[in-house]
Amino acid sequence: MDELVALKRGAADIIPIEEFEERIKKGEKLRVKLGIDPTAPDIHLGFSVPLRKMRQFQDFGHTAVLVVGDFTAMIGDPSGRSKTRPPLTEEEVKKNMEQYKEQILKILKEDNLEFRYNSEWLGKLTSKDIIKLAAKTTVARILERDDFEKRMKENVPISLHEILYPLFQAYDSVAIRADVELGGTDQRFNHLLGRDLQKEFGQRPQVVFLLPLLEGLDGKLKMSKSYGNYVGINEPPDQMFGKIMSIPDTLIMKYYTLCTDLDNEELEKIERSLKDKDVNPRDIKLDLAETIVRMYHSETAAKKARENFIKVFSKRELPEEMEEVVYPEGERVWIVKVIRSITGLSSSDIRRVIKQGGLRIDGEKVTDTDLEITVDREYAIKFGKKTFFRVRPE
RNA sequence: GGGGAGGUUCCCGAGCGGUCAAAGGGGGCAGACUGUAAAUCUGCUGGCGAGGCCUUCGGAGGUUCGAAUCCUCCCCUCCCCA
Repeated sequence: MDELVALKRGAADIIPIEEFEERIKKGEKLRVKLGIDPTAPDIHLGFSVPLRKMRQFQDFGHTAVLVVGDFTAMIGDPSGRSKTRPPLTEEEVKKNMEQYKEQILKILKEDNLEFRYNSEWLGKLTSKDIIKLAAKTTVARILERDDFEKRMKENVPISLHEILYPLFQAYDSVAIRADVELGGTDQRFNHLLGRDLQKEFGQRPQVVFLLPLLEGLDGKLKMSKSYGNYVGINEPPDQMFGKIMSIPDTLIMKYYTLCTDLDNEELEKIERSLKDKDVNPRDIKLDLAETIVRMYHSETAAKKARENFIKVFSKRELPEEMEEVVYPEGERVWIVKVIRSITGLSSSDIRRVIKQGGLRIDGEKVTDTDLEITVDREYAIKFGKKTFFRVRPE
């Protein structure tokens, strides 16, 4: 019973719920599938949601089966934006997966964990097999998918091979004999197709377990690498902390619920204080950021990140640790060049920011783009909102 | 195979011989205000040690003093017909 409550927590939808409850109650040990994308070896908080759910399954003795979509990556999820991707080489996939595994083990545990590559079975399909596979569904059914429907309406091209994507993904479920498939709510269609296909292949159809999508830093779009609105679990503490602080207030509860281990009681407490007019939501967000940084780094790193944040952004002081650029003593250097060496921005960009008052040297605003400094002492530079560094003589 | 509409800077989208590095919006960045929130206001948004030079408007040629704009060929997309 406990198990069922724990597993169901945070789910957006479980289809069909009765089937899931029944299997858990019976004490079945399930094979739980989660697809992972080999093109983006960065795990972010968004993806941590299904991963963390997976961890729960593991803890109850179920088997985590991670399906690396190395074969389907050739197609690219037809979710609109993504264009056909060039196939990754074996080495690239391998390399990405090594980075991936290291991060995944921050969330999952190694026992009851299977890593499978879908090229293993998809790569072996013959034209005949594919035809047979394709015969098991209909064009109308595939085109039901929102993104296809949308693209049809907007006259955006859909390549024939993209239509195969859901089919292949569904076939993964057959190949690994999945009992449950985890994913975001946007995967509903694909996963349901997995069910159908399993039936066709005489297997017991999987339970489709959907989790809410986590919005990214912009507060609108789902967190994803391609939108650039993500917090990677491998990011340095300060950066992670700062990014979490920039989420809109409306997402605080969602982040707490989906990204931390707090129990219901604690969550309620937070929710109450969020409604309290005397509490500054910023402080709750500071706690949130600290909690998350602690999970992926350490207690001390989290505390320090919090202190740093307050120091730099609330009190507008300089951070304790800053990157350093060293020049030979007495050298005159053009300020734009110095900034370019650490930001990598174009000099046009740098000039722009300087002209608009984004440069401070030792706390003084500088708007002269031709400024040269003589490196006979140390300078503390603030460029834009987030770039801090020191220039010092050798 | 036939007919029609298109491919413009990060995205959407104007421009249709010089005044175009290219309107407008989105996004992004910076500044003000703040809680690096939201909202709002302002500015910037190809590159270059820069009021000058260089490279952009699907690709390759051509016409012209001058082309994103005209011509030719090619590539790609969408729609309708077959």
